Amino acid sequence: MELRRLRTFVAVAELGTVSKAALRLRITQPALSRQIMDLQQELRLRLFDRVGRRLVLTAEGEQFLGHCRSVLAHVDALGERAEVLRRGDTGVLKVAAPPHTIESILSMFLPRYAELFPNVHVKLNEALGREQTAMLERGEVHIGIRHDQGDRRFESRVLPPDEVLAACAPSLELGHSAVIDIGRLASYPLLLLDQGYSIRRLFDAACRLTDVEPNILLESRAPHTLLALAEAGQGVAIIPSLLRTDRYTLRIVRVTHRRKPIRERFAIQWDKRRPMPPYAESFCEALAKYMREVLPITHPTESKMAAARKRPAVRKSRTH
Amino acid sequence: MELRRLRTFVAVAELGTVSKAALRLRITQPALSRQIMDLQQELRLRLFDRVGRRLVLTAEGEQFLGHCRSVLAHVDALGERAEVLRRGDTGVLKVAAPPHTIESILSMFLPRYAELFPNVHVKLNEALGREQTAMLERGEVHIGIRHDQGDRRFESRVLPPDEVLAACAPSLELGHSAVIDIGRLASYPLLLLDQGYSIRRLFDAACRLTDVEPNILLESRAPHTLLALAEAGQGVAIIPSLLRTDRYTLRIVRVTHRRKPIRERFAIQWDKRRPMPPYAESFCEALAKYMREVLPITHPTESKMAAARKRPAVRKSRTH
DNA sequence: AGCCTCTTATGCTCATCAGGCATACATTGA
DNA sequence: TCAATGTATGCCTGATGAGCATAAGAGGCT
Repeated sequence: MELRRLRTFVAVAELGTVSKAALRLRITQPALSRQIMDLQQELRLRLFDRVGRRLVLTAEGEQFLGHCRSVLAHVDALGERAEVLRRGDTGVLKVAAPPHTIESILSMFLPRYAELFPNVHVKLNEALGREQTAMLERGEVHIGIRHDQGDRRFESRVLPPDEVLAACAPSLELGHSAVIDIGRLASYPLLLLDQGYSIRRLFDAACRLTDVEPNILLESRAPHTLLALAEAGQGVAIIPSLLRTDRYTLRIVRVTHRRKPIRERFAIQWDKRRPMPPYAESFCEALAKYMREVLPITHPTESKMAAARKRPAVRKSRTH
Repeated sequence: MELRRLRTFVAVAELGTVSKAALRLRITQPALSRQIMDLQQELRLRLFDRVGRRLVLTAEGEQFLGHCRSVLAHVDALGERAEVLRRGDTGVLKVAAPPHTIESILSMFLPRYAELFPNVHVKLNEALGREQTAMLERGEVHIGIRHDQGDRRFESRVLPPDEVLAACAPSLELGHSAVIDIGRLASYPLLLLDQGYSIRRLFDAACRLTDVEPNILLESRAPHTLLALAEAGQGVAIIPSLLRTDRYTLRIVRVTHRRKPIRERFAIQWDKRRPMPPYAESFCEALAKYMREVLPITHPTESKMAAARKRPAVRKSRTH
């Protein structure tokens, strides 16, 4: 079933004679005659009756003409689709991100982005660490929002860094400073995220460096479990600053190692071998801008009120 | 935009490598490689990224894949359509018929036919005489229901004959027989159909043969006008026996010439040069059968009651 | 009827192009 | 580093489709 033949058929049916169709299609009449014959043979269906010196459609031909027109319209539309895809402002963008990032950042960011780029359809995948790496490598997602661990397989776009915070009930005695050194945490029962979270691995690494043996009360995949327990005074939750804590009443302190905050680079990454779709560029741009505006989501408590005055919408909103 | 390329693209996208697609499509890998390259060049769009030894779809490629699948499905459906058309029990049948035939015959026949052949879609065209001939020749209709005038351009399928009747108010003095000779009609004011109706031309011819000069009160295209006037006692309507008169109170007599009814062959005709679609055969068959059952629609009055007892459904129905 | 015009059908030739083959090149895993 | 797997490319060939020339069919006009 060749499109050329179908187009020829349509032209002949419309113009009533092979000769006129030949003029329109800019090829010779014998070529067209043969195409029509071939098509009829292929379909095993008479499409035309010879009436005097004209060809008129048989009943079947008339039906078939309709179908042909529709198919050709679809094919032509294909060209236009390619045109649209080439422009690069339309498409599906598959994004992998850790659950808490989706909650704290993307839930607010996506509606804003959708307004700017209504033709980009973002598809989210919850994925962390190695699992996310695998998805990027298998090509299941276009970009991943993740801690940048210097993996050479990935191209990066830097985002504002994440850092390690400790959260506990206000009643808990944890010193009065906005910071706590990692060594001093050893004495508290700790509420940790599981090893899938790179903030956890970062914390573990810092513990090893300081030669601290942490007292682990709970290891969980669910950050909210930690927050709820911490609020209930059950221990100190070690969390990333990207986690939203505004629904809980907690005292937040920055965890330091040798007086410096424990930070990790945060980035959008993608497989080096797979260039991002063009519209992904705008996504990166917009997300970086947004994060610079709103980060850190969670501040050490002392600066909390000041920050709240600056960014009330993000800190107090309960709409998402 | 060649279908072969699209199919190749879909196969490669599905199987992940050109080599596997080559196995499935039974052509060599270099040929496929080239097809993919050509397609990308034609669309000016990267469809795949090389990732190690595999090809993975770009975001655009993924979008395009969806469109391709849909187009190919449509194309394949085209083959199935041809298959259905080849079977010959499905299609559109365009029929031309005189208005009164549509009213008296087809209005009852079509629902019945539609039950037998639900996949044949009948399209009616009201057309008479020369106009109908022109439609048949131009190929605008497949078959015409008409008086058979021996035209060599048409193939015929004979239907029960039509005949000339006279209709008048029961009060009018028109003799007591079920027949009236054409000569005796000259003295009455006549209500005639116009020259477009072949029954009118038949009547005129009979008049000339008998050397009768008819007294024409009205010449109309609308049979019902004649019937209404006749019922009101304004004259004698000359009508074909195919006309329904059951909504009027009329005395009906057969018009004769030399004691013989004035009849005309009635037939389904079609352009010799255009073979009928296969399903038209069944239409002819069914229509002929139906007409043998119900004709004549209008009988001379004397036999009316007897006939009514035989075919009450057709004669008394007012549902159409 | 005969001629002219318009149109389609067919035989032949030629050019184009797609596919096959051989092979180079790239990636991956042992 | 080698074997295995896969892709790209150069070259060749054969199938196919288009053009040309022409025959043949149909309609219209004188």
